[in-house]
Parts: sequence; structure tokens; C-alpha cells
Amino acid sequence: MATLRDVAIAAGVSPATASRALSAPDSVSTARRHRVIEAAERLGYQPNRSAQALASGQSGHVGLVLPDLANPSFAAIAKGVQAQARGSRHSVLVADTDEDPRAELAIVRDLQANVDGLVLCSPRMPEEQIRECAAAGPLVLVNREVDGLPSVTFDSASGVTQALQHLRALGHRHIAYIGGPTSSWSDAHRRRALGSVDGIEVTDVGSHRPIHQGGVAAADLALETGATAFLCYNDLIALGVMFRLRARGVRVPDDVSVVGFDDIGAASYVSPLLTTVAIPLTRAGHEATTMLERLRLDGWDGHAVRLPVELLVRESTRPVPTPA
Amino acid sequence: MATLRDVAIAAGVSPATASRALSAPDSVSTARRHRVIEAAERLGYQPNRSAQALASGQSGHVGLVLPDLANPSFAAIAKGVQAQARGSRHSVLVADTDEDPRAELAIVRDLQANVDGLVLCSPRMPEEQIRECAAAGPLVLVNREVDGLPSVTFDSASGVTQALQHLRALGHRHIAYIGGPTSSWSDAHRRRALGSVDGIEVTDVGSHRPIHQGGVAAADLALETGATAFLCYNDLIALGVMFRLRARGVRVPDDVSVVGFDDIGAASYVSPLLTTVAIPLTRAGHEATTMLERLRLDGWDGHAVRLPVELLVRESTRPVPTPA
DNA sequence: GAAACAGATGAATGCGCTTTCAACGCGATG
DNA sequence: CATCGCGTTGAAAGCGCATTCATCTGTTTC
Repeated sequence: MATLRDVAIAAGVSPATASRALSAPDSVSTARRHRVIEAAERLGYQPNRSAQALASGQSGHVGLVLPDLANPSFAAIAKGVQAQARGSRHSVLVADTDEDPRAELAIVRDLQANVDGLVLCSPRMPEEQIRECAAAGPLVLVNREVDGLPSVTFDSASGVTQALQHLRALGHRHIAYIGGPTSSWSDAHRRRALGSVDGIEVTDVGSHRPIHQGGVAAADLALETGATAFLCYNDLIALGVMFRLRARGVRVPDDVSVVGFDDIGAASYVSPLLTTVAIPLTRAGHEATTMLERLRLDGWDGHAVRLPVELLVRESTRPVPTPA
Repeated sequence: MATLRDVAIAAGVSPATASRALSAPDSVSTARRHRVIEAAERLGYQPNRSAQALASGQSGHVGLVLPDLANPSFAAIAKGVQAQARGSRHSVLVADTDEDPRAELAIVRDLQANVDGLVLCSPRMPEEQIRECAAAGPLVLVNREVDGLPSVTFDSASGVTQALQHLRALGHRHIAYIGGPTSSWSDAHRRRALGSVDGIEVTDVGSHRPIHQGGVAAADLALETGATAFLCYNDLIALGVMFRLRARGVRVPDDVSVVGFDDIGAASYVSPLLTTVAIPLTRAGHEATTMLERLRLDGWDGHAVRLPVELLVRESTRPVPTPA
């Protein structure tokens, strides 16, 4: 493997000049720069990132911590981070915490010691711990807000309001909210908006695991409330709910309407197509990474980014059935 | 940030001993080892990976290259790689090529220069280029086989056979195969098994994009063949097919049966539940990473891993309708 | 024409760690 | 009792690069 020294010798310059020619082209005369670049290509030179990192104090890596790579929502965020990081010549070190909050802190610490910045997607880590991490290095939160820390979140309160208004316009007056994990920031955030629309009563059906199975379990509870429409913490739950409703012979949307959150791919594969609040996850990955870079260069400007969400009305909601 | 030197001083030993106490505990006396470990914890010491990498020649990173992080199949592989890598104290550097074959080579090269090994998931990179990459460093292929290179693949030929036999047992005699990208290794591999079951005629409906939309487009073509069952390259396509069939008033499985490949989550969210060939993607990630480690230590034993697949019979297949 | 200067260059230093290598102390061996 | 050998230790070298600093060249200014 060719080193910078080899390139320098081949180009007939000193290692210092070779280094500059490749990383600060303007500070080298045109002729030498070309010689160096040509030599580098000829030798197939690939810079040793570890050496660069050690010498410059910049690892060239961005860390990404998330609960579950296989969850389509987090995967979408990862994709966004990845794309944006490559744009700024950074690689992404990804760590899946496997929904294990205990391992999380150790993972974050280890990662943080070896990256230029961290994108942290941890719905459940205690605020205090997050603050601790933020003190240890540049950090941007995704889908979670902590006072005084940079974050990219979604205006899901508005999403809840949009969904509620949509349902009210369809004549629904009693709605069941099928929540996600209590410890999750975004669930708390959404719950707060539950009372934002007049003329609608919302019954809270409690906390459920944010996966298909969680929805299956929640469906019966929601049905018991007598609500004519169900608002779900996320699409996976909504899909689980619809699955169970079908099994019980309850028709969607004829008998009850269902609204999800996230707009994962499957929402447009199922029948009926799921009405859901679309969340720009990939864009959040972009924004977070961009923010991280600014953070490192200029420090934080105190602004948190809150991305707009949009209700996508599809087939799983319709006017409340008129009593026979 | 505390360095190893700080720890050594705090423990009253030389840096060399401190280093050994932490990375080769057996070569240090018990008493000193404890002193070092205690000091390291007290100071919150985190090793600098770049320095370790530079000094030891081992980056501690595993590279993972895949076409699309947001694709649930690849995400599952990523999860497997990630979990296994953590087990062997490695971090994962992930690169999403965004289905862009041109960028791919550059990405792989850059990554390969800075990791201990690479898991490459590239259905379409030309064999010749793959060989080139393999020469540049430890490399394990996933879902793709190249002569003389270590790989983890799936026995999808058996999957095709299982599906075909299942369908024949149900009375189907004419089946349409809705293929994936021609350039994809696994599509070629599956196509080869299409003739493996006697008494069944298979019509090839051509290549389609391995996403929902691809299936939507393919459905009409498949219908035109008059086949009573459709075997699809993957679940996304199968879901797209079912979506389009429903729109055209064709009932699944009453009028036609549909079989997918992969068993992505959505396959068990939709109705009818999709009969599909389950592929152990996460396990493939595990295996590939394990293999990579052995590869680095002992060299390649010449064996490629081929993981078994399993037909999951659910609701989208049923006996061929008897003509009225 | 001399002095001041800006730009380009190379020698040398050090980032934090691992890993030789030589030195040391100890019990075992002859 | 001298010798060997093993287990433990520290000094020192060096991994590949960025970067500082002094040097040198060629240009501008008075």
C-alpha cells in the first residue's frame, strides 16, 4: 500500500508538500500539485484515515446511534445521515443498540471518543444521560428534544391536530389513541396535542410496543372504547390494529377509521391504503448531519430544527357510519 | 480526554505496561493489572482508536457496502453484520451506494483502505471488479457468488423448487415468473431452478425493478400469460402484484396464487398473508462477519456458506380454481 | 538599489498507541 | 554455587500523516 511518502518521492517533492497538494491544493504551485496528484493516482494512493485522524485530531467519521436498524423508520434516518455525510467526506459509523437502553450509554461513549460528531436517535435514554453525552462532544438529537441541545424533530403535534381535524370533519366525535412506549419522547409529545381539537373526545388506550404485534394486542382494547376512529402511535401499530380488526370481522374503514404515523412503505402496500401522517425521516437524517457539521465549525446557534409533517389521506379513514 | 500515558502515570507504571494491562491482560502481573484498570476507570479513559489503528495496523472497523439502507432486506443484513461485529469488538462503517454502480467502486476502494475487512453486498458489480476488490483486502460477498471468493448466499434454487412443488401440489400447471433485475446474481440463480420441477410450465415475464412499483407494472404482464400462479423475485414485487391485481378485480388467492421471496415484515401485515420463501438475512449478516474474522486470522478455507431457505405457506396460495 | 514582504517549500515534530528489544529478577537446574 | 531460562517490565522506535517553523525564492515598495 502506497503511503504519502511514496507519493512524495515519486513526485520529487517533500512529504509536506505532497500532503498539502492533496488536502490544501491552493497552497501549492500548480506544477507541483499536478505532479503530486498524478503520482498519487499512478500509485493508487489511498490516504490512511487513521493516520490523518491521529495527526489532525479529526476522525473523518460521523457516529450514528439508533435503536434498531431493521426498523424501517430508523433505516430511513440512517439513509439520510449516510448520504449527507458522504457529501462532506465523512464515513458513518453506525451502532444499533438493539433497543437495549443499558448497553446504549457504553456504546455512545465508545463511539463518541472516536468520531467527529454523533447523531443520536434514542427515544428513551434519560435526559440527564443525554446531557452528559452532549458535554463529551458534538451531538445532534433526532426525533427528540432536550432543552439546550441541538435537535431535529418533527412537528408531530401538528400531525396529531391534522389527523384529529380530518377525523372530526368526517364526523368522528370519539377517538381512541393507541400510544407507543411511555418512555418515548415523541409519544409524550403527541399525547400533549390530543386535546388540541374541540368537539372531539379522545380516549387513551395506553402504551404499546411500537411494532406490528403491539397493534394486534391494542386493537381489542381500542374497540372496547366504542371509538369510531383509532389514531395510532406509528404505522406498524396501525397495521397490527388493522390486521386484528380484520380477523375480528371489523371492517376498515367501513366500521372504524384508522390513522397511522410515519408513512412507512408498507402503508401503501396494504389494503385499505393507510391514512397516515408522513414524517420526513430521511430528510431528518440530512438535517441532523448538516447541523452537526455547522455545530463543529461555528458552534450551536441555539436553533432546533422542527420539520413539518403532512397528513396523507388515503383509504383507511371515511365518514363515521350513521347508526342504522 | 485522558490518554494511555495519563493512565500509566496514575497507576505508576510505564505506558507499555498500561497498554498490555488493557489489551493483553495475561502478560501483566495481577497487582499491576488491577492498578491500571482501576486508574483507567477513574480517569474515564477511552482508547483512541485512530492511534490504536495506526500503531497496530488494525482499524477495528468492518466495512459494509450495500445498495440501499432503506430497503428492508438490506437493512436486515446490516443489522446482522452490526450485531456480530460488536461481538468481536469491531465497529461498522456502512456505505449506502444508493443503487449507483458507478459510485460503487470508488466507495469500496476508499472504504477498503481503512477497514479490517469488508462485507460486500452488491448484486450488480461486474465480477471482474469484485475480484479486483477481493485482491485489495479481506472481503466476503453476501447474496452473491464469485468463483474463488468467500461468500454467504442463500439456497434460493431450493426455494424456487419448494415453491414450485407447493404450487404443483395445489394443482397449478402454468406459472409465471416475475423476475428481478437481469444483472442481479440472485435473479440469475433463481431463474436456473425454474425448470427443476416436472409437470409445470413456467413463463418468464421478464425483468422488473425489485420494488413495489415494479410489481404493479408486472402484474398485467403476468395476467396476460394465463398462468394460475405467480412466482415473484421478491416480496416487494409480490406486494405490488397483489396491489395491482386487487385494483383489477382479480382475487388472490381465489383467482391466482402469488408467492414472494424474502419474507419481509410487510409480508405478514398484508391480506392475504403472503406465501413466501423466507431468507435468513440477518443470519447472513452474522455469518458473513464471522467468516470475515476467520478470513483475517486463518485465511480462507475455500468454503462458501450457503444458507437454507424455507417456504412459508400462508394465505396467498391455494388450489387452482376448477373451471366452472 | 536595498529593504520589506508574500508565497512556496522542506525539515522536523508529535498525535496516542502497539510492539519490539534489552534488562531485570527470580526459581529451577546442573 | 554458577548457569540457564522464564515471566515481567520499561525504554524506545515507529505507524502515516498534518502542521509548525524556519528557510528560501521572487516580487514589490520606497
